[in-house]
Amino acid sequence: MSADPLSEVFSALADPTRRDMVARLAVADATVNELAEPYDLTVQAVSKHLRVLEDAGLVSRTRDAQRRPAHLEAEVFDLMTKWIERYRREAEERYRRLDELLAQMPDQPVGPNKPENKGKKK
Amino acid sequence: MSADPLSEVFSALADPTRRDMVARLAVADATVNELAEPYDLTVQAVSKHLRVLEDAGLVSRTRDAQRRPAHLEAEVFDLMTKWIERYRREAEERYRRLDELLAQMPDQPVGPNKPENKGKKK
DNA sequence: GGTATATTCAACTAAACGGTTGATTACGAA
DNA sequence: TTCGTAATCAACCGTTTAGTTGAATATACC
Repeated sequence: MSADPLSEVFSALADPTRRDMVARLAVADATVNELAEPYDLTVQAVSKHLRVLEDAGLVSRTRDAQRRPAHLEAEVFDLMTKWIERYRREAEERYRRLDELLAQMPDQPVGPNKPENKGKKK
Repeated sequence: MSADPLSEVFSALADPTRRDMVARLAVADATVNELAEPYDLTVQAVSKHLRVLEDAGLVSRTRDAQRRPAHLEAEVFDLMTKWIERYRREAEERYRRLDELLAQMPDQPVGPNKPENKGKKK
């Protein structure tokens, strides 16, 4: 329990059922029973899934009599987006620079692989 | 094995070591041994991690003699970003609409919780 | 050929995960 | 107070996962 926030969010969303629950909560708040209805799962299982989403900060719960409606929290998504975008950008940056570099040396044979056969071997 | 693409990417990034590897690969391609160096892990373990990233489509491998340098693939990140942004936007949309709704009815007591004590209880 | 290096494969283990069933708690209504 | 409903807790189970060690494969160098 209690891993770093990013790990928790990513692994919470690694499960397709939980992603579906998030998708549905994006439309409207829902109780455990409501959430469980479409799945071939016990409410206990869904309750557990909800707990995982809650621990990851993706969902908050309120109380309405016996019911404990779940509500999607949008803020946590930013954590992920920031992380993802950062490294995606860096990787693309690097790719772009490589492209430029290759454009600057148009004589080098860039063919399939290992174009330099400086003697030896076979 | 072979879960849906989104699950694979999310669960690949749910591990802090793997996220760190991605972060480093965003800077420069690296071999298994290079990647393993800073961690308190065997190369075999790192090789496995790399395999997970590769299966998720986050990393591609080339060959350079005995070495098999890993290269970060930026495209797959978009899958995640799209998914995340979609539901984040919906959730925020909904939040905004709720705000507007509350603004339209300024007489309702919105206090802490359950402000309506219509008789009974206690 | 033989040796060194880089990587992977195979088998194993401990812990975490996703699910179950059964009991328990919390609350509202009669 | 008793009953019904919503949700959680607790114990258990099979599978996956992250790690290990040890053997195997691939490639370059001499």
